[in-house]
Amino acid sequence: MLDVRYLCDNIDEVEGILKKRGKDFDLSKIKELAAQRKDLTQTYELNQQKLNQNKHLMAKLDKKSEEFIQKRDEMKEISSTSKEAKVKLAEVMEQLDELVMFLPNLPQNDVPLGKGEDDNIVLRYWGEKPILDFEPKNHWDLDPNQNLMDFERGSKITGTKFTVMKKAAATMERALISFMIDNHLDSGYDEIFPPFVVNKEAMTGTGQLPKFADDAFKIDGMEYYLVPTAEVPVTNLYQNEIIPEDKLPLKMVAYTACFRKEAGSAGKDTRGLIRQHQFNKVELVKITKPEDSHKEHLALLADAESILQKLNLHYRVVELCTGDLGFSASKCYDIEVWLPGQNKYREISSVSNFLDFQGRRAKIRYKNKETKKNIIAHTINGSALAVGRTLVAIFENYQQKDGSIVVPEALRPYMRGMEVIKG
RNA sequence: GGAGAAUUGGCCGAGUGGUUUAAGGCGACGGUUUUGAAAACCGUUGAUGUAACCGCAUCCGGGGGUUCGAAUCCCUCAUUCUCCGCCA
Repeated sequence: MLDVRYLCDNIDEVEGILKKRGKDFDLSKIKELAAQRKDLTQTYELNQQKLNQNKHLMAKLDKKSEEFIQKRDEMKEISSTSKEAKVKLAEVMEQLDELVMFLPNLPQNDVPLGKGEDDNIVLRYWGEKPILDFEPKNHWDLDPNQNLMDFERGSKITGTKFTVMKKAAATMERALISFMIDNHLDSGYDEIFPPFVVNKEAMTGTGQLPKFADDAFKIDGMEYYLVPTAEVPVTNLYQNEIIPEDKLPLKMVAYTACFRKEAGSAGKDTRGLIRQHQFNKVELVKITKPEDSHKEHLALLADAESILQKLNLHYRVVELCTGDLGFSASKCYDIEVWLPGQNKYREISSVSNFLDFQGRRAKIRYKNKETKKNIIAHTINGSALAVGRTLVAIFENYQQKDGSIVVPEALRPYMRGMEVIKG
């Protein structure tokens, strides 16, 4: 969330920056509530001070004395004034929180202005499109009998957009997870295997709640949610903690299945593996000092790219414009892999710097060694990579004329030496 | 799932309604001493908010209540441990 004090002191500036996201935000109510908060806090604290002072006086008095009884009646009144202020203050804070919680992060200054996807900027390309001397197929057409990706049986046992992976595809899904994690361990990340179910506080800490409740699978009758990304459990490991400065940056890699309702994307990508309610993802998360977050953001992007490079898959890096930026992000790069079967680039990773937006929500801080002050840490994360989409990319890029699929060399040790997949 | 016990600052730990406005210890940091180190001695050492500063307020697992006053009494939830049951 945004810093309420900064917001109130710079209300016009903040309003202007938020406008870049393509929507208008009215902050006047927030300003009003913040003023009320200040008044009520003052009333409350002044009365508490009186109570505290008299508490010690009263302790020494004879409990039956006239003076004591008089003092007690006096204190009764002050106490009730104080309590009243406390109750009102809690109400104001709740309203204020609710409003601020729904405000997205401020885009960084150098994020390109734009309304949506079409205004994103392509920064660079890596590799080249594969040369195929035949008409490339979509990944689902490479497996017409659903021997590898069984969409129909997935629907039968669960529902639409749940898929059963079989045989070499199941092996590849598992191989990719290990391959990715191993590579990131070599780059100095610590491996985490978190729960796939998280509570409301964790979901709020990283920004999925309260605004995006409709996108999450909630467990019936409990305040528990299926993780939409490993970002949620992993970032929130340090929720409400003060991390010693010399432990930063924290670099973590985690695999989880990810569960998303995909509300609002009905009708998009109705075929194939691109958009599922459950998918696998290897996620990188960093917790850094503010002065390091930009550098670490770029390094994380490079770590994500390295996986595609090792698999020799052609991709491009795109910087998201202000209108396409996610709710919690201040700056974001997408990696888009080339899919010959669909003849387009598709997002396979999203690498964001949140600055202190999640850190403030989740109360992730570190102690500055010199000043001894607690400072809100910056958080960064990115997919490295979305596993299902990587499999799709391999299928479509490594397909042969006869419909078989060559296993990328780097992946073979993880697939018991398998070189070719035949559907 | 059942029964019992516990939760206090970085760690250990005292504290059963008002000099606790959280003792004491360990650790850490600074100083004295020393050729250097250790030891000893002295001092400092949690968080949040607010304020230019002195300070003030809040925090004893979370939330709520009783009271003029709560770490302390009551309710509730969470977590941990022990025993029983069930189970991969």
